[in-house]
Amino acid sequence: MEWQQIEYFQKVAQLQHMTKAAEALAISQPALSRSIARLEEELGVSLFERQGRSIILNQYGKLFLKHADRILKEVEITKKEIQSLLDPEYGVVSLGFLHTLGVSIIPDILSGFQGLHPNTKIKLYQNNNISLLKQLESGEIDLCLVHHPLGDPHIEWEKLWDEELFLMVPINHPLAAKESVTLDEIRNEPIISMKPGYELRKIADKLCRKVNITPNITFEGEEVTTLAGLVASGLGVALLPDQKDIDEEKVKKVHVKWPSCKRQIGLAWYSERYLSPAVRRFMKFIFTRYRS
DNA sequence: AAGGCTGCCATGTTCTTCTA
DNA sequence: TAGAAGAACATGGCAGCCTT
Repeated sequence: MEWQQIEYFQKVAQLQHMTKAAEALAISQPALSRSIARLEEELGVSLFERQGRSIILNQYGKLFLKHADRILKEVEITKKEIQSLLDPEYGVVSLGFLHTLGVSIIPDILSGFQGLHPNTKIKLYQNNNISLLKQLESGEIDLCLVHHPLGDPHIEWEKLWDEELFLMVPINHPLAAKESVTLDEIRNEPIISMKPGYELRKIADKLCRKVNITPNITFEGEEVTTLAGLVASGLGVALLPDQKDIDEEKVKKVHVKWPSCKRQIGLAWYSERYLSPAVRRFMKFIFTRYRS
């Protein structure tokens, strides 16, 4: 069954006149007659009652018309939806970002972009680095703000800014009185860290190796907020990015003057996937505004 | 005379086979 | 293996026939 046959049938059914329908469709009457005959042959039933010159829709034709109308309408709606997705002004951007960015940079990005393009819809997905990269690979999200996605040749990544990592200590801890510390000062401290595999854990381990200390990890977690909560309870110290929901009455963030404790945040996208005009415009906005 | 159907033909597309 | 050639099939137009 051809798409065209359904359109032809709909026109004949609407006009119930083969010649007029052929004129409306800009084809010859015999061509239309044959097309309808082929459709009827495929369905195994006549769709029209032929009474002399007149062709009248029968019960099968009425049923088929009901579905044909729906099919054609659905296709029209789909075409419009696709067009709206392709239109940068009305498109959708699915953006993933790390938990730690949720209260800092994301509101700024949203207000900045939506101020310029109010009709572009932005869907937000908050997750950890590994999960975000999986979502990017599956096509669930178009872009994500993450650390460097090491090892995946299909993922493009461009650095935007450095995010400082602070030594988070309980408010009554001796180091809390200091404005800055060196990392080797936590040599004998119980350390609260992300679970192995997380990017923050890899960075923390690397920094510890750099200052020749073996971290005494007492607790492991998956969320920065959770780790900060454990610090607040006096269970240890942690190397974490700043986050607005950290309780400053119980946790003091201390600048690490040596070694430089930073992690790189960048924009990632899947290189082999089609990026809609709205997504490309969002990328341009991000790079223009946030690339350091 | 008007309108639908059928035979024949032209054209375009797809699939298969052959050849370099 | 890629490109060319031919076969098969689908579609649509013209002319003519049949029915009303």
